[in-house]
Amino acid sequence: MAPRRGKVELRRIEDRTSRQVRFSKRRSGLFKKAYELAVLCDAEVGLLVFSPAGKLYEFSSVSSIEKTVERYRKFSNAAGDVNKSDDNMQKHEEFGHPAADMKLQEIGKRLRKTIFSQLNADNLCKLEKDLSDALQWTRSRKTQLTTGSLNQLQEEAAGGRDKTGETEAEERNDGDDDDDEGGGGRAAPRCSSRGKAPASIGRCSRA
Amino acid sequence: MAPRRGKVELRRIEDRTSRQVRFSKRRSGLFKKAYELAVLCDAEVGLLVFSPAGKLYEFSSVSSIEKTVERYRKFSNAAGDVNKSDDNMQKHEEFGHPAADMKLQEIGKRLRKTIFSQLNADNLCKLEKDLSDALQWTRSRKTQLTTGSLNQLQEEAAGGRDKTGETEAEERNDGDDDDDEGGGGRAAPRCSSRGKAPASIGRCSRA
DNA sequence: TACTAGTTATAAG
DNA sequence: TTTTATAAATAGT
Repeated sequence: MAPRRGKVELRRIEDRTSRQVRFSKRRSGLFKKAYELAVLCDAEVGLLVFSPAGKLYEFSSVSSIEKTVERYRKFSNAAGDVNKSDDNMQKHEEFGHPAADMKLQEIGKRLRKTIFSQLNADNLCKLEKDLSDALQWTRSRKTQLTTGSLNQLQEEAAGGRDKTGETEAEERNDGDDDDDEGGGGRAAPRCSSRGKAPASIGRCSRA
Repeated sequence: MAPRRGKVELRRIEDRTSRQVRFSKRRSGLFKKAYELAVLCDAEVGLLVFSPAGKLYEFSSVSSIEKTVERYRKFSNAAGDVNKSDDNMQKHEEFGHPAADMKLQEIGKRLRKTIFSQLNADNLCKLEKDLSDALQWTRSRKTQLTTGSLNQLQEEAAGGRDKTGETEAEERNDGDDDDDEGGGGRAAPRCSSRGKAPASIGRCSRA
């Protein structure tokens, strides 16, 4: 047996079969955790999961997930969309957008990791690319905000797709089981967002 | 220390303090799991959590959780809501309700407008600067590495190392960082830049 | 926040 | 599906 030879690498599993299996297992685990959180802590939890093949899986601690969604909307509206409501959250690198926030956190962690552990070519290259991507995204948004071209942002948000690398060799799929490719588009997070028109976005002290 | 004297009892934690603490921890864990599922299995995940106090925590692997909700509704309508929620998961009678009322109600722009919140000028500027700095640093190091001044780099790294015996002989660490999560369920997958690890530092696929 | 030590979650078989 | 060794999550300090 050679279970878990190392830490789980947080990146898309290339092997189709393996990805399917892991999806099933992790989905089960996730749902269980959601359930436990709801019961143990008396919380309201709503969870929606679409497999790569497009199958839907849902969990709700209340009558219907729609209920939670409604509450979410009311909450968002009421709180003036600043429903962060996170007391413990560090507002430092807070960006207000899931994808963007994540990017930042990841970058920060990776940077630290790179500094303190290994400075190899691979790490540096990846880091550079991510930074470059993030920078580009940031500047793009800044420009768009300044221009006030919110429409474009909304369009992007609606159908932002990525250029698929030439490497992705999709295999034929019989589609009989759980998940698989072929479903919707991938979840390559294209940071997109629309926001309140900022007061002004001049130039920042650039490095 | 008497950690976990027994198995976790699946029932509401009576002690407020304890419940609150566990909520924070488990919420973090749940969000992390959700994130991992999205990245590893290329799934679309939307998660909403309301603490007993009524605070909202959300996670979305895509631009907005609203997107997932919409997809959920369309899916339900189309497929006749015959989507099983939890297969492998043990059925908990009182929880895990499949969708019931699917009425493509007005999910119009008004609702979607409040999703993205703090995308303001200040945040963008700060972000841009941080990214720019990081990029500059990264490229600088890359150049030095290429030049062959490895010794210096390693000395630097060693000097700034943290005393937290992390001793993690990570062999091929890409972007597998995690943890953190101060409490704001905010995370999103990053663009999976699959591709063979660049052997040389020469060129990274730049954005 | 960080640590410790039983408990869980899981990647491979 | 069940087993197993190892990685993770996490309850209580």
